[in-house]
Amino acid sequence: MGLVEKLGVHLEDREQLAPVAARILAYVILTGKKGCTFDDMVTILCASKSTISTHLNHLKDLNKIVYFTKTGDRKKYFIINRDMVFNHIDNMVQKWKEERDIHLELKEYKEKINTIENENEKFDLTFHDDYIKFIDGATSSVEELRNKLTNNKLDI
Amino acid sequence: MGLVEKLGVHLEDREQLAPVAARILAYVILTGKKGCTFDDMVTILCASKSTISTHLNHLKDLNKIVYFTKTGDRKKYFIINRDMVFNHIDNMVQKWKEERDIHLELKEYKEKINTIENENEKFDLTFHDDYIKFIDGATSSVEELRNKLTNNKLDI
DNA sequence: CTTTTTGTTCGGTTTGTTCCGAACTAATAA
DNA sequence: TTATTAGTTCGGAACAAACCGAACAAAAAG
Repeated sequence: MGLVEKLGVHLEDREQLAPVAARILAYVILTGKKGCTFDDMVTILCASKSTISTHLNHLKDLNKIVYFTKTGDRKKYFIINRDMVFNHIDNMVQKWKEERDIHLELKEYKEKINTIENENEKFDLTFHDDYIKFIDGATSSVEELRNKLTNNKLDI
Repeated sequence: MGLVEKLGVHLEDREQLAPVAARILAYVILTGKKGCTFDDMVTILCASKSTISTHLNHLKDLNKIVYFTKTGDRKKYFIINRDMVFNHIDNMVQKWKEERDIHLELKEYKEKINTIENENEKFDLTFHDDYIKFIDGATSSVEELRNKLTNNKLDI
């Protein structure tokens, strides 16, 4: 399935995952509610059991996936964690917050340098203010999405 | 300078650079208009000439830095490229655009599957619509920043 | 009790990244 | 001409990441 590969490449970059880990996630997403099993992945993704095992546990640790079981069936059926989108949004907001802090710290440092530097070597600081304004805007915009999704009690 | 290391770690993650490359960029940013030279970096960042040379050229290829020269002085004085911020914003917008396309493609695929799947295994599609709305919102918000920066003909 | 199913764990190979030192070049200075 | 400055290029060492196979474990089935 070409879409698994395409989504895999995207997730590999966006979620910083190893190639096979990203493919697992993509396959789980595209399989949906019926869930997919360990053996499905070994077969379809053409990877060894150890590789699948490791990455599956890793994705479970990262709260990207969860599984359900069926009575009289030892297999685990993996589906994506509904919270994954929220976690993704929260990570995004968290990163922006860190970037905001860096900009504040840089601005503070540059202000200090500016007091001892001669006129034409001074730093310009409006950039940081604008960037912080952008981050605040983007953050509120993404939190609006978050609320909308909470109300829709979404499925993926 | 602790701030070089801190900003370096941040840039290493945000710009996907090798440790020394990120430190070079951080140092160049924090030095500002007066620029910094090849030897400055070798000394201050405690790295070999070859490492500095390689990463410096890489950063130049990525349009992150530029240099100016002084008459009667063979050294190059590196400063960050004013366009770096715009490139960063454009990359951000570009990534969102790609993510938007992926969501459209996923939605299309899921719609096709839904026509042949039984009721309780169907995919929910409202999530993709909401996500696309968010991307459109975030994109316009970041483009507003871009315009504001263009008008301020910023310095870093 | 033996076999099969459903995985996990460990050691090792392959592959890729990051950095360094040594040798080189090209321009200026002495 | 020779020496110095300012950098580049190449080969390889050291480390890290990604994956595999073989051996193992634990539970259910025969």
